[in-house]
Amino acid sequence: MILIDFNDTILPWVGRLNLEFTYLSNKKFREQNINLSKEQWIVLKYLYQKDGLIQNDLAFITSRDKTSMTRLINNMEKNALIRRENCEYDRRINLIFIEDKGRQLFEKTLPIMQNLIDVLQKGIPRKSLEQTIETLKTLETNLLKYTD
Amino acid sequence: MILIDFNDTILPWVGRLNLEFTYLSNKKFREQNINLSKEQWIVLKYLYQKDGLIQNDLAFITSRDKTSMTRLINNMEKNALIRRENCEYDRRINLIFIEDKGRQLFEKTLPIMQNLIDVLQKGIPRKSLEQTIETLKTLETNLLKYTD
DNA sequence: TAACTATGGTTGTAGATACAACTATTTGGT
DNA sequence: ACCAAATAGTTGTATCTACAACCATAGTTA
Repeated sequence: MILIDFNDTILPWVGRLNLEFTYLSNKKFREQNINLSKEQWIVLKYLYQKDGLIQNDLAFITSRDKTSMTRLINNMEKNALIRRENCEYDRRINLIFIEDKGRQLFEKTLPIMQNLIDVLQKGIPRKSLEQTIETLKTLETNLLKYTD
Repeated sequence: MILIDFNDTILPWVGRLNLEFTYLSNKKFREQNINLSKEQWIVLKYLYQKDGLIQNDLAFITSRDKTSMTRLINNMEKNALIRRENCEYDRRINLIFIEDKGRQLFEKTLPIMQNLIDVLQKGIPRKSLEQTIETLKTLETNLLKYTD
């Protein structure tokens, strides 16, 4: 049985890089006694930019299952970073709002994340970054097209 | 507070792509009544290429915590895909061997994974793929250097 | 209007991940 | 030879993820 070398494909790099970055960001937060996961940070980022998002939309834009988002939001609500609010015109919908504590935490953690990204992308020419992002976009498009 | 556009960095793409690919590969397996996760498949791949790896080395080469590998191997052993074996010359060590069932399952799933990767990388020039992998390698090097 | 369908969300269950704390074994230094 | 440090692995606990099944509400169609 002939094996292709998976290290010549993009897949394993994406998987490992994701694990390693999750690990590192959680560690950086912990070192400053910040109780926040990378995933929670992403939710804060979206809400900080646009408050009152629909729970399901949050799941969609972060490529998560709605049940994952339910649990993620449970944990964040338990920690008073955000709150659920019933939508008036459609009672099925939860609108998600960022709380002061969440806003402050995001402002505190944003520089940490930016620094992490700077460190990560250090020494990589802007041109290479742009090309890489373009390739990743294409990969995602291919993938989503095939998922249907 | 000024927000950099994180979509201009590589991070969010890696995170989403990882989620989406995990989702897709698990789905493809399930559609063929194959009870195997993407993560278990990776372990099978390594053992298929080189049997009898040390458990801790498996954790390292897959960028996982050793406790994660303990649980991953528990699940795979429960399903008779692999087995633990005590090392003779160092009784702390577990050697991990692939079982016939695991070998057969890997041979059955390899074409599925190869096809998935082909579909994913479709339309992307070889040159772009190579450049992207180079960039991802650099990212990982930067990250691991910073993690210490 | 009634029945069917689609949508938003939760719960049960289970795998994956990892930190903290622990046991067992080996290695190394005195 | 002994004791401290390093190494391999497990367990308790917690978060993240998602499928299956479900409830409630809204939209659509007969």
